[in-house]
Amino acid sequence: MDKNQSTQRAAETTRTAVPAAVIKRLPRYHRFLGELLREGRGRISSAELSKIMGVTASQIRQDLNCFGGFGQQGYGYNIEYLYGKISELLGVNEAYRAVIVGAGNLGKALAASRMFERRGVKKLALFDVDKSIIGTKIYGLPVYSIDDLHDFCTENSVDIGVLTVPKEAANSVATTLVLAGVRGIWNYASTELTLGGGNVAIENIHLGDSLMTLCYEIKSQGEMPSDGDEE
Amino acid sequence: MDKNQSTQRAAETTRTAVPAAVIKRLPRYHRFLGELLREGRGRISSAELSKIMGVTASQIRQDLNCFGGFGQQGYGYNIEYLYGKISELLGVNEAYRAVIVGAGNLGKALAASRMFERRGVKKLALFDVDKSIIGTKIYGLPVYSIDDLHDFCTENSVDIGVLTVPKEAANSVATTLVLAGVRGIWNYASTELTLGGGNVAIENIHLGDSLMTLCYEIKSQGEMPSDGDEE
DNA sequence: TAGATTGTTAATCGATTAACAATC
DNA sequence: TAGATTGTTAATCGATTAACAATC
Repeated sequence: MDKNQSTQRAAETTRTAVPAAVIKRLPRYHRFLGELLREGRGRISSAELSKIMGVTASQIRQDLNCFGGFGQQGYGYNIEYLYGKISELLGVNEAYRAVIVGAGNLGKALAASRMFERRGVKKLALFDVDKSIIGTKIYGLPVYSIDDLHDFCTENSVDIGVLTVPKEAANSVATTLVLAGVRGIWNYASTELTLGGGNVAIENIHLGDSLMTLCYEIKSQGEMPSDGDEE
Repeated sequence: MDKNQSTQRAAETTRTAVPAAVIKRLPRYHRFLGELLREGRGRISSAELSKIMGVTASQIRQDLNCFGGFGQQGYGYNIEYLYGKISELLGVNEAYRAVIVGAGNLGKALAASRMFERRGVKKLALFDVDKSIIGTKIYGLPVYSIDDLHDFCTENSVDIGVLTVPKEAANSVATTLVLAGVRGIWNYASTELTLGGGNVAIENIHLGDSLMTLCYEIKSQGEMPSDGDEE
C-alpha cells in the first residue's frame, strides 16, 4: 500500500498530455471497476481485467500509466483505489450543476433519469417555450420559460446545459448558455453546434448516427462468408 | 458522368475491407450532405466540404475512395449521387423492422421520435412488463407483454430490437431477441451485453459514459493555460 | 527467496496527411 | 487547351501490442 518515495516521479511529471484514445476509454474502465467493486472484489490484475473487458492487458497497463502508477508489481491493482482515481480524473462528483433545455419527450426522460445524480451532477431545472407547461414541475424539477434561461444560469452558477431542443433552435440556445457562463453542453439536438471560439466543452449525442451504424452492421452481416468469429 | 471502362477496377476489387474508422465517419458525411442537398447545392469539392466539416480534404477523398470512385476529376462530387451512395452503403432505407423493449420514459421518447422512419426503419410495437400499460397504445404503437416478444418477432420478421429495459433485464431480453431471429440490437441499457457467438450487430448507447466524458472535458478546461485555440 | 505482475521501452500496426500524376 | 480536382501512392503520425527488466 505505501510506496517508497523513489518511485513517485511519474505521477508528477506525466501531466503532459493524455492521448484522446485513452480518455475515451476511461468511462468504460469506470463502469467495469464499479461493477467489480459492487461484487466485493478487492484487487485485480491487468490480465484478469483484460479478459473481462475484452481488451489486451498491455493496453490496460499502458492506459492506466498515463496518469501515474496506480498498480503494484506482483500484486495488481486495488479496485477501490483505482475506481476512486478514475472517478477523480473524470471529474465525477465535482458537483456540477445542470439545466435541461427542451422539455419534450427526451427532456422529460432525462429529467427522470438518475444518471446525473449518480455522477454527482445536480439537475436544477427544465426550460421550454411551451406556455402550458411553464410553471409546472416535471419529476420534481421546475419548468421555466426559455426567456429566463440566461439569468437563471448566471444566478445559479450553472455548469452544464443539456440541449434537447429541435435542431433549428440549438445554436441560439447554445449561444445563450455560453454567454451565461455554462462550461459544457450535452447536445442531443441532431445538429452540430457552431460556437465560435468560446472555451466550452461539447459532447454530442447523435442517436441518428448510431441507428445508421446499426443498419450498416446488419446489412454487412450478410455479405460476410459467415466466419463464426468468436472470442 | 459516364466513365470509360478502363477506370472501373476499383469499385469491383475494393470489396476487401473498409476500415472501421471510415465507417464510423459515414453517418456524419451523410448528415452534412443531406444538409447541403436541402440547401439545393448540386456539387461540392473535397476542399469545400473539408472546410464545412472541419476535416482534411485528403481524408474525405481517402474515405470516399474506399467504396469506389464517386467523384470526378476537375469537377468534384455530385451531392445527390454521393448522398444516395452513402445512404445505400449504410443500409438506410432497407425497410428494417424494429420493436422497442421497455416502455419507460426513454422507450416512450423513442416511440415518439421520427428518427426511425427518416432512416427507413419501421417501428412495429413496444413491449413491457407493466400490466397497466399492456394493451394500450403509445404514440400510435401497441404495447404488448414482454411474454409475447419472442413470438411477435418471429411472426413479424423483426430485424432490430431497441433495448430500453433496466440493466438487470438486458441480457435476458437480448437473448430472447436473438433467439427470435433479430439481427441487430440497439442497446440503451447501461450495461454490456454478453451474447456468446451469435451473428448479431450491437450498437451501445452509453449515455452515462458520455456525461462522464463531458465532466472530464469541463474539468480539464481549467487545467490548460488558456490557449485561445480556434479554427 | 521465488513468483507474480507492473511500468516502460521497443516493435508493429493502422490511420491520417501530404503530394502529385491521372484525368475530367 | 488550361485549370481544377480527384484517385492513389508515399510519408508521417499516433495508437496498439509485445517483450522484459524493475520491483513488490
